[in-house]
Amino acid sequence: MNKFYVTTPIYYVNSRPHLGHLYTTLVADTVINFKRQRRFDTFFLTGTDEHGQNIERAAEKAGVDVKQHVDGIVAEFQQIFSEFKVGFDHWIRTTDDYHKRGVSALWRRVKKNGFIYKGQYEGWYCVGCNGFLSEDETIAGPDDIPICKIHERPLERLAEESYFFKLSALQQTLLDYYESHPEFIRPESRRNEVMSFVRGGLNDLSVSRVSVKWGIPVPDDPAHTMYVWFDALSNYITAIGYGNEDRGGEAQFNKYWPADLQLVGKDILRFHTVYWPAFLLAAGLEPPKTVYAHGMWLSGGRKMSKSLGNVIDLSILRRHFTPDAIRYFCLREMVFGQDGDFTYEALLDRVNADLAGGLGNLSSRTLTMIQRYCDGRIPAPGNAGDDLVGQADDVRRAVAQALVDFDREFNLYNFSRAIEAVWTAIQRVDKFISDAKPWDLAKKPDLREALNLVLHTAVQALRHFTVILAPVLPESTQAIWEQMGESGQVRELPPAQLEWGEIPDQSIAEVKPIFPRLDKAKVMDEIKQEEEAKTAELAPAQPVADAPTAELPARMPVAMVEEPAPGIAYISIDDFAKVELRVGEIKTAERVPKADKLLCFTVDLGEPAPRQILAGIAQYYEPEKLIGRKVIVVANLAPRKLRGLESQGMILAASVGDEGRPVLAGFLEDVPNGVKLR
RNA sequence: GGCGGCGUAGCUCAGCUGGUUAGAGCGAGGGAUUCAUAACCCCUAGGUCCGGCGUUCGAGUCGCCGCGCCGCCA
Repeated sequence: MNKFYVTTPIYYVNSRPHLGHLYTTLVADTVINFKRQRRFDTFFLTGTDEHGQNIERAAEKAGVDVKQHVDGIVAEFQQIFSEFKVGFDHWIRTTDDYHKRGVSALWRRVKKNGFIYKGQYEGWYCVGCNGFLSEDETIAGPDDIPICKIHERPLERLAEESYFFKLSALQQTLLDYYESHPEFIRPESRRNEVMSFVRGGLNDLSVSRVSVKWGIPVPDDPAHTMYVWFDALSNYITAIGYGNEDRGGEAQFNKYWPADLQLVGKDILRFHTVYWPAFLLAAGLEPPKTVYAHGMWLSGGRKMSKSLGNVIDLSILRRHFTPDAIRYFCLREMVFGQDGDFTYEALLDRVNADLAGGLGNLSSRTLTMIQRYCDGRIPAPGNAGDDLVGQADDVRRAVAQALVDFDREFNLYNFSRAIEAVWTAIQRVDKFISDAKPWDLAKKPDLREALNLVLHTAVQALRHFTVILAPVLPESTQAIWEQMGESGQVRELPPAQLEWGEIPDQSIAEVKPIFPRLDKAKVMDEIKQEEEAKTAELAPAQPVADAPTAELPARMPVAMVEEPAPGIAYISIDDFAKVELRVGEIKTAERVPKADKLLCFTVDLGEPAPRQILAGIAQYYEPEKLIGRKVIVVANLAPRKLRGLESQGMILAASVGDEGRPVLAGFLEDVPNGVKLR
């Protein structure tokens, strides 16, 4: 029996589940449905990556035990995925004991093979973080000394003892592997990128830290903790028994490895196509067959970011759309491998045009006619005239073609094309029905045979579509299946076993719309309101949080949607000139009742009357100590009501760390009130 | 700065190794119909195929240059 092993990245528990996580997981689940339906022995792995300094710190901040902290987030992920009917076979956590044993075994083997050695790691060290920082955790500072994004202080050049992985020795091995395995990295464009990266030369990789504690200790040298990627990537083999018996041991491992498909976001492609195969080859193991880098969902053509307010909210999504609709959209709208645009409008259009108007309507009209003209019993094909028989044959061929095309494209992971192929056939059936006009045939008893042929053909086609689409629309195809009077699970019926022969003389069940048409304007209105309500909740933090928040980049960015990376979106000097910044002096300051973050100030901007300005800094500043302080105010910001109080400007503050701790901006010299900044 | 990709109808995109009047879906407009979820079916896009030069009997389709966008790397 053929096997198929698919993995998603394990999700880093430093963020709540979002669309990106959901997307990858839905794709994996759909692929697994497809393979399972075709009788592959499947295994679907997903899970969470729970080690690293970020996690340790977040737990500390929350004042809870680290394991307890991550347990909460893991539960949230599992909850979301279960709402979307994701049927993974195993959920791995890097904190699981068997995983630790497996990773240790892998480490030992790599070391035994001579690919790990001890050396000195030299890097930029942040005292505040108590650790070395990678380049994306720093910003450029004066004299080429980088600055920690979190603590905003210059880093120190330090060295510590570290284990190294001999990546440099594997450069040619990797290139040869890419060359001889064109399917290893997909899509093609990513393969080229990786190859050119590797051709550029590889350095040995530091794979342990003495400064990090929350992780897996290095075998025989517990002062060291394994590099997070060594730990995390190994999950794909420990979960199926590598180096441990809990997960089935060697037998299970030999059965499923190498993985057939490892889905990753393009942001973590290099880890999966350079480091990962290198670790495996060093251990004498085979790399996965395919690592597929998918794109990111944009929103309105731009990256989703909290500061742009264009993040697709999973709770809003769930409230208005079924899991099937969302899954369908994810696979149909995005060309797999490219970025896609996720908007509520587009989703509504897809639901209405494709699902309601296409598959749903076909099902509805076909079954209703059988109900009405045939007493609810599916008719055997009648002996009709040549012309009609010819057309019915055309339909049969179109449906057969759809199945062939769907399978071919799906096997290439061209999900949108695969789905399109089915809709081409759906249109063909719709046209067949419209041309044959069964409602006219039903009026003439002598055309009974023709009527039967038309309805039989239509329902045959519908039956095929239902089976073909079962992986993509698991719940709704089952509903159609049952309306057709079928029993059992449609997702378990291999399409190859479908025969266009006679359908057993069976009665259909009650006909109900499968995909109710959505009122676009109404739903959009509701969504807008919900989004506004959501932003209002966050409003108290707005006055200080509007400055571009440098979201703490995950040390292990196993995340699919790009978080609000600051990016460089240049503005012109004219754009800047629109912002009127002035020096102000805080005259009064008090807490706002019932708002634990908000302070209400009156600020003298050198104007006839002081302004009332609110800022969400109450958790970090004592109001009375701020009186008399000079601050920088955005003077021409549109007034805005917060907790019933009008804020006539915004006080600038730095937003530090991932919790956005505000630090007021000010001057070292004395400056008169009202002076403009430029 | 280096390497790679892209720029085709209002929108999203097909157009393989160059060859008849450049295509699809969505949206919009018109028509037909009533089995169906105002659904379905039919008709309608006169688009400098980013611009320029070139190769060729013939170029979205190849080459060079320019402009614009994007990705990877530095």
